[in-house]
Amino acid sequence: MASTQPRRGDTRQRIQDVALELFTERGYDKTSLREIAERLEVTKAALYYHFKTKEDIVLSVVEDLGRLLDELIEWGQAQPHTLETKKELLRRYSEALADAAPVFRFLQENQATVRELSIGGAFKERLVTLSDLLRAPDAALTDHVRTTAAMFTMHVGLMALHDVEGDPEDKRKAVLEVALDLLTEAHRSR
Amino acid sequence: MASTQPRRGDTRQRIQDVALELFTERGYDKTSLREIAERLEVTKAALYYHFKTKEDIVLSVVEDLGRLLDELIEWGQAQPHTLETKKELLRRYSEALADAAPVFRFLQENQATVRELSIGGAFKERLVTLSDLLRAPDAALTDHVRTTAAMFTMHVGLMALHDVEGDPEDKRKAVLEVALDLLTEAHRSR
Amino acid sequence: MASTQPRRGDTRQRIQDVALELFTERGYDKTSLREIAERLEVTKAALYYHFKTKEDIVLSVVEDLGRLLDELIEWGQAQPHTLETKKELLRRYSEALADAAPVFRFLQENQATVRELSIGGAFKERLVTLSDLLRAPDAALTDHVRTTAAMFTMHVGLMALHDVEGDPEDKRKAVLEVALDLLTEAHRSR
Amino acid sequence: MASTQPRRGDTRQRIQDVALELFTERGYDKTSLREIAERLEVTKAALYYHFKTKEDIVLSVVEDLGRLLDELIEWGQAQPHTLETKKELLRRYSEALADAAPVFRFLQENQATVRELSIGGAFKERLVTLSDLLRAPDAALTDHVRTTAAMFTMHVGLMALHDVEGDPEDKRKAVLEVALDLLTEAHRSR
DNA sequence: CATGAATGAGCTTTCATTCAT
DNA sequence: GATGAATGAAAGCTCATTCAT
Repeated sequence: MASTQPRRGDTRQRIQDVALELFTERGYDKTSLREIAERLEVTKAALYYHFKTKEDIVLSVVEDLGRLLDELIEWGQAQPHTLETKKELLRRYSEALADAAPVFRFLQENQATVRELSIGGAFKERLVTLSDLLRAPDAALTDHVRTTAAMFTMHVGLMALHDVEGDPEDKRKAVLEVALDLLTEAHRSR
Repeated sequence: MASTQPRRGDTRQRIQDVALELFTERGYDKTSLREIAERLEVTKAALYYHFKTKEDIVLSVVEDLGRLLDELIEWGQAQPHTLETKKELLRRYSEALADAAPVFRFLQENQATVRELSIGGAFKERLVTLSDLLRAPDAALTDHVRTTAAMFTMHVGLMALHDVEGDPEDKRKAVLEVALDLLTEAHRSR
Repeated sequence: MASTQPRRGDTRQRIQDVALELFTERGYDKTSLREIAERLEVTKAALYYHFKTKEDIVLSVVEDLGRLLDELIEWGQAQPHTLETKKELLRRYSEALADAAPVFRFLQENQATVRELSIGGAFKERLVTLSDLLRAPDAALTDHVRTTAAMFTMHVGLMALHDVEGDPEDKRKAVLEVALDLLTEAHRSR
Repeated sequence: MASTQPRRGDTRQRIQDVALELFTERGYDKTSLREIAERLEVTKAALYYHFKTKEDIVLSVVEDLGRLLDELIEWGQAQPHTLETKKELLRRYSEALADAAPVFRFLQENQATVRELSIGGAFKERLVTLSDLLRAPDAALTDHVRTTAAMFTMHVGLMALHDVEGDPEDKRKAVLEVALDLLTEAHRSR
């Protein structure tokens, strides 16, 4: 149980953790497998025992967030398209983001790169679908902006407010409140 | 004067244009100087005649937007900190973004990479400064979020609404309207 | 075990050998890693598996001679500063040079380059220290020249007499004799 | 006559001076024409107005010393092969070296490189010829070493004693004295 | 007497990947 | 569950050189 001993069994997980950290910090392309291996004190070849390619590492890391979003979309589509549903969607999205914050940051900061990967469009599409669920199909352009802003405000909460002082949970709630306001406002003008 | 003839005198400009396009599309790191050179039908060495390094190309491309933001900040700081000033700040920011849209997209999509470059903090700092100008120093957390959202909504307008149908200028105005609403709302609760 | 089979385990050594040979023959700067790799029938990347940089190769090659000289200096400093000690110093230096002749030739013929490398001063300094050990601190200028000449005559023996006919060991002894004469002469006038 | 004005007419000479300085200091290969041009505040293309190639610059710089040596050899061959002639040869050689010291240093420190250039063997040959003139054809090996050492001691004077304190002219004379001693000694055992 | 613009060849270095052990 | 040794491809960059102006 000594933490200085070579852990065993968890190497796969440790690779994912270190990779995500480095990919976010220094960029996916700028991060070489050599760096990841060195930081873990294993050889590059060891990485290849656990993952088929570099891209595979990133896929595995991003997979959970993908599933989360899919579930959210599925849920949203199954509900009646009321304001209350939409509010609940935002609430759930907020929680999902909070949970998967590091992965989300990575995606945000490596958009150009990620687009070329096979995950590619997948995430963008999901965000569009999600955003569509918040909006009436016949919404005016301004309201379109409002619902979109509602969603993206939450990303901003993750990024721009990251180095603002204050309890993360407080910040999350403040962000959610503003997002809900935007959503409500978009609905009022119906 | 035929456009298929080797243009002269404009090579530097053409490098910047093609580079920005490729950097945005495929990512800064994934875009090699070979690709840029090939697309311009010159040799790599020609790029190095006009720019000292790859990073230099990106710096030169991003420079104008930097100046624009600095001017905006300077202006904002010279004005009385009234609601009207802040609204005008948003209006001007909106126009600046519209003008420099391609550069801005590049920065947005290559954040991780850009952070490592020497432009690095420069842009983030400017956005923070700008955002500070929109906010009362004693603003509640929710209002902090609102002013921040006001600014970032405009980025979203650039990105997420890019492939929504409609006249760009209409979209810009709709986005600006929502941003102004957020700003006003943040002020009401003073 | 056939010598035309790809040897294994000795690649590092083979790189050093070929590198030293080419560096001496055609100059460090003029010798590209491609040439070294080709002559070894491996890829350039293989060189980088064994050495971190081109400079590293040269450092590793030169290291042994450095140690030899350090030991010699240490020994010299531990002895009484008598004529006999100095003579023995020359004798030992002569042997060291004979052993490390190829490395020494390389250093001699690439002085300007080596100076810029990180070995830089190291060797020059050692020769100066060694030369100081041969000399009385209050020696007249002429005697200063004589002891210096004693040392450098040995280098000449290595270089200028290289293509003079005769048994190498005979030549070494003749050179040593002249050097010892110079040393003795320098002492007489004390 | 103001020294800050762009001198004219002497550009060729200035190129040679700067080139020799840089070639000696940082090595011929490591010194690029760009560096030379920059230091002279002209363009690379300007160098090509004055010299056909990089090698040409070095040839032009080294030419004078070559002629000097040729004259010395010619003179030596025309004299009777007496000890006095040989002594005078050394004296004249000493002066030639003192005059052409910078060029000589360059050759000394860039041997490997120079060998590949078209000057190549020329200088080595001349030194061998010169050295032969100092020696009786039937000299014993030890005396062969002594005459060779006599010559090379003078190079050492240029190099190793360069950063020893003292008047250069005094040093030159001390070196010459030792060299003459070596020569005389070589003759005595005839 | 010189420059501005460009090229072709080559350099050192790094990377993702492979595979026998 | 991993390593040691290597590869093929490509990257960013520099250099000597050319030539129209």
